[in-house]
Amino acid sequence: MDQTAARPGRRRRPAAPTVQDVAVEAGVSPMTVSRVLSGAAHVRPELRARVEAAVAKLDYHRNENARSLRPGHRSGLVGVTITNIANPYYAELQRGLEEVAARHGRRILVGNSNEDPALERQLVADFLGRRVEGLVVVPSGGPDADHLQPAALGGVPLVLASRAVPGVDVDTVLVDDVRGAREATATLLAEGHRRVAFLGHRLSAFTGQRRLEGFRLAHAQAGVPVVDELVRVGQQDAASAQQALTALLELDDPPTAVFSANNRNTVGAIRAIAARAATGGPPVRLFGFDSFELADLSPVALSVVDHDARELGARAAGLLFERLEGTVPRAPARLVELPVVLREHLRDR
Amino acid sequence: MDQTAARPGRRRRPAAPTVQDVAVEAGVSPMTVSRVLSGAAHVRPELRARVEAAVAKLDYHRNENARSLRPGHRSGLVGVTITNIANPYYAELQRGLEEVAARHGRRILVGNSNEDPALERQLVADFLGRRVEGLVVVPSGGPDADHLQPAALGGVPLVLASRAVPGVDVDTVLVDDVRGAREATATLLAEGHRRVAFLGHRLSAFTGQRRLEGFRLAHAQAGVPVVDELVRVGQQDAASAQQALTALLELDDPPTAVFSANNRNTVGAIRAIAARAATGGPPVRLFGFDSFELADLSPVALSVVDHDARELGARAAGLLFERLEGTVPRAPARLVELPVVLREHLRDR
DNA sequence: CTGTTAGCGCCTTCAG
DNA sequence: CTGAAGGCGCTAACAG
Repeated sequence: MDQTAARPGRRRRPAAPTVQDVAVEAGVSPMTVSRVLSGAAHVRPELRARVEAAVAKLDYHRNENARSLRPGHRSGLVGVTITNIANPYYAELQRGLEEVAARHGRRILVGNSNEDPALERQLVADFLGRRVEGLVVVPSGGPDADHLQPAALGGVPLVLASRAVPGVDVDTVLVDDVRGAREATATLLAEGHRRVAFLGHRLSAFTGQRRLEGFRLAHAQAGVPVVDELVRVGQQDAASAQQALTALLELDDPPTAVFSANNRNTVGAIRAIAARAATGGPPVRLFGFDSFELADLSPVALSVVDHDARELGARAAGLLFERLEGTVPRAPARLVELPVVLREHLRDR
Repeated sequence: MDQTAARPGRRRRPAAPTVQDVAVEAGVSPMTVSRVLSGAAHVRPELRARVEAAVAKLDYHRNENARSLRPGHRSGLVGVTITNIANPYYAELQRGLEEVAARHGRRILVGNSNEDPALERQLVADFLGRRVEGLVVVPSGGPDADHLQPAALGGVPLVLASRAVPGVDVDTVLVDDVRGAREATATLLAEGHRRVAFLGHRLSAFTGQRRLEGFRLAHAQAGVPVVDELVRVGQQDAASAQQALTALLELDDPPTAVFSANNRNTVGAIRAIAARAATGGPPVRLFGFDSFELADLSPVALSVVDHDARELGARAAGLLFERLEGTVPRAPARLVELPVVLREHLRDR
């Protein structure tokens, strides 16, 4: 009915109502309000109704920050740092994470580390300041990782997702990179290819190393030597990958097949191969790690090592909540490696 | 050096250190600690050093929740609800938003509304409880939107992103849907097409309506009647879009061109057209709203109405911070419509 | 330059 | 069944 009842002490923003305000409005004590809000037992129905009416009228929302101050209370927050949310892969990961967190009644605080360890450190510090109950980090992989050490986290559990960090002994969820790369490469070798190129991102990236390892392993097991001049790492985006492969295809003795270690490199490879095919070059066989939408419509024959980013996020959250809910009190750090699936997109044109 | 100095009252988690703890460790009063932490002026260098050492030793992090309790202080949080973060479009949007928020020293709390108005309402309520300073919402578009009304938000500014909500008069950032759809359709009509199909999502989606409006407008301006039997709405995913277009292409008098109103429908359309082409059908011209990676490698000739999701997120955040920082104190609600770019991927095969 | 007091919003503990 | 007191961690305002 009435307009703004001028509460003293307000500046610009009307200042959110407090239990006090609700109590006055309902003509009860703050405690009664609190009890009603906590789904209280033992409150006279009439009072309860009055309180609920007051809450609705004032658009009251319990101050969670104040609440989390009380001993024993939790913030309901999980801190998440991602290296680049614009990468659809990590977007899926976040979704898996958020879903599980929501199911456990938690909210996620998200920050982009942008592959920058300093930023990551800052994000983690900020999250700790906000008293997150746990952390999920896609590590940016700098050399200096003491901000991820359990000691620095004051007992707040951490789960690493997608990449491990050497020397940081915490729960970690990975894709089975080595196996995926090995099987993909083995497939190419079994098809008879003897000059197989490798396209990957910089080796400081954990997954880059593991996938190259799988590549080498497959060669060793097949008794085929790795052609070192065909191994190109350091392409962080599709454009440089395209450039790198284009150069390789112009060699006197070019590769007949390519294993690309990630999404970005696969996209660049497709472009390079499509361009080469347009000029009448011989076909080049491509096998890429990571899938992507429309992979099945690729203009060049393609197989992929597919895996489920959403599942990865969900599992990371799962490990975290096992810690938080005491299901796994102080078990040693666990390592989960998610399976991969080899998929063909050969287009029988 | 020493192990855990057993502080009384701890349960399981060691309980994060407080200013008190730091003060004791440094042999000063809590106030001095507080001053040092606030980049204090007027603290004797020696004390400052002692405090800093204690902070490092204890891995102390200021409790932001307690801090935000003090009058005048802000939470440093912005609440964000997105309808589906796994959609790369919204992932980009989040990135733009997060970037700008970080630049303003704010963190984002992200929730997935999953296109569910009830979930959205719950998220907003939770965010308000955490005393976010502002909200950015990609509205899920249910009928009942009073939880987005300024009155319900208690003065917390809200910016709508990507979609508007009828009756909710707040800052809004949109893509120029009508113009994009109109120009795309006009292009098709100018090329001589007279039977142009429309594929879109359900019309309760705000953008769906606007894009259909543009489609109709172009027809009206060209003096070409819309062929109602070729207008198909309600496809929420690529599979149903493919199915819908396949059916249209089997008509006695099939469309010669298709305008698809979004990403998902375009992907489905590509599949349907590619399949049709494989059976020797006549070529079908395709124009889609939204771009996507590898659009240029589409196996069927394609043009797209491109626009920048990241920019959209950044602009939404920009509007929000203008409110928060008082640059635009209480200006009336503003509407920003971001431009689109028409792009051809015709592949001169 | 440093310390003491008090209170932000909430809820556990204890009285009534 | 309801209310009063006290304290969670922090920092303005006011001594000293």
